[in-house]
Amino acid sequence: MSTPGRGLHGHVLDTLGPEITAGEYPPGSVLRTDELAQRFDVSRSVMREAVRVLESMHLVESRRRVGVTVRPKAEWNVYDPQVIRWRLAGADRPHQLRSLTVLRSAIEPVAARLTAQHATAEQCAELTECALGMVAHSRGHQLEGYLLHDVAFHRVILTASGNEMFARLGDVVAEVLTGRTQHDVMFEDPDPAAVTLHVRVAEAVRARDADRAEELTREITVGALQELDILVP
Amino acid sequence: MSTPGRGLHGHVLDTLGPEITAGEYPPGSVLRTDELAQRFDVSRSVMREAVRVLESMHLVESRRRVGVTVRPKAEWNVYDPQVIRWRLAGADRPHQLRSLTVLRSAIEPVAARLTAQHATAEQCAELTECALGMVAHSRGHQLEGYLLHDVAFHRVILTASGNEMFARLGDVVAEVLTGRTQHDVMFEDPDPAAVTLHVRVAEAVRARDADRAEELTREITVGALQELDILVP
DNA sequence: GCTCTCAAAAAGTCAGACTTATTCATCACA
DNA sequence: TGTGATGAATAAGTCTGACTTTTTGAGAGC
Repeated sequence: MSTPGRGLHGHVLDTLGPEITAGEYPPGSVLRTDELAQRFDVSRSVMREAVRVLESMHLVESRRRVGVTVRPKAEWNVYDPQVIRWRLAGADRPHQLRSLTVLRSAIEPVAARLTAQHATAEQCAELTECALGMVAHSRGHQLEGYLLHDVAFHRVILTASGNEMFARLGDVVAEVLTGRTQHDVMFEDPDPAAVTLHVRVAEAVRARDADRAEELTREITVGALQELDILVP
Repeated sequence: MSTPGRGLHGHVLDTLGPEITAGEYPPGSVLRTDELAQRFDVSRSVMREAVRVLESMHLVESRRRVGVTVRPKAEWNVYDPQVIRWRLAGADRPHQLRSLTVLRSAIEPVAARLTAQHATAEQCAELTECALGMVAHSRGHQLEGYLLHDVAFHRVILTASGNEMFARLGDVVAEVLTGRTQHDVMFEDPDPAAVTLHVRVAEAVRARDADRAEELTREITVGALQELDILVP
C-alpha cells in the first residue's frame, strides 16, 4: 500500500508520522532534530530530510533557535494520502472514516453526473463489468471479490468524471472501502439494495442520464453514511 | 500567502516546483541531484531536502542509479496547497481554475447543509456579517472590500460545517475567489443576484433550514461555473 | 542467443566543522 | 521602576568530503 523502506528517512517517517497524527505530541510541542536523530539512530542529514517532509505536510514547523514545533491539527494537510493512511491506522480512525465518508457523499454524486456526460464507451463497459462483478460476488461470503469490484467501480466513476481533483480521491475511497471490510463489521453478505444501486448507476451512465446517475449515487453514499451511523453512533 | 525565504531549500522549491507543475519536464524526465545543486548553487544536502519534499508531493520519484524522475501528472498530490498555488501561477491556470470550481460545486452545498445543522450562534452572526459586508461593498467598484467579505463568507461555511476535510478547502476557495478578481475579468460590480443569494444562505443557516441552505449554495456555485464558462469557453 | 560477472553511476548515508538567526537574560540608563 | 540596548547561548541551517549501497548495462564466456 504505502512505500515502506524507501530509505532511512522513510522509516523515520513511518514511525514519527503516525505518532504526530495520533496526537501524541500536543500542538506546540517542541522536538529537536538532534534528539530525534539520536532516537532513531540516524544521521542529522537523514533526520532533516524527514523533518522537511513533515513540514511540507504542515504537521510541524521548523524554526531556528526554537526547534521543530508540532502544528495544530487544523493546519495539517489532511488530503495528503500519507497523512490519511497514518490517521486511518491510528486512534482517531473512526473520526477520520466519518470525515472521509461525508466527503464521498459530496463528491461522488457530482462525479457520477460528470461521468454520465463524459465517459467513453470503454469506461461505460468497464463500469458495467464492475457492477456485474459485484452482483456475482454478492452472495456466499465472497467478500474479497466483492470489495475488489466495488473499489474498481468507484474508481471508474471518479476518474471517468474527467476532473483531476475527483480522480485523485480514488485512492482515498479505496482505502475507506477496504478499511470497512477489513477492520469493521462486515460478516454478512453486502446489502442487496446497495448492489442494485450500483447496477442502476452503471445503467444510467450508459444511458447518459446524468440526473439519474447523480441521484442513484447519492443514495449509495447516503447508505454508506447510515451504515457508519450504525457502526459508530 | 506562501512562506517564501524559509531557507535555501525553499527558494529551490519556489523555482523547481512551478517548473515541474508547469510541465516543463515531461513525465519520465530524469533530473540529477548533483546537477540541480550546481544549477541552484546550493549544497547537495539542501538539494536533497528539496527533492524529498517534491517526492512527498508525488511530483518526482528518486531512485538509485537512475536519478530523480518526474512522475505523470495523474499521480501528483493535487490537493497540496503548495501544488495548487504553483499550478494557479502557471500556464494551466485556466484548467486548474475549472477543476477547483467544479470541486467547489460539489463540496460547498453539502458544507452549507451541515453548517445549517451545526453552526454555533456566533458562527451564524459571523455569516450574516459577511453577507451584509458583501451587500455594503457591492456597488461602486469597491472590489477589494467585497472580495474580503466573500472569502470570509465561504470560509465560515466550510469551517462551520464541522468537517475537517471541508474546512481545509477554505484556503483553496480563497485562492480561487481572489484569483478571479485579480487576474481575470471583473471590471464591473458583482452580480446582484449572487449577492442576494449569499444573504439568503445566511438567513437559511440562521433559520436552521438545511435544505434551503444547500439549494441556495448550489445556485451560487452554479453561477460560478457559468461565469467561468463565459470567461473560458 | 543466453546467462553471468563486473564495473560504473547515481542516490544514500555519515561525521564534523562552521554560519546564522533568534531568544532570553542581563545590565545600563532614563 | 520601567525600558531599551547588549551579548551570550542555542538550535537550526549550510557546506564539504568521504564512504556505502543499489541498480543498471555492457561485455565476457558459454
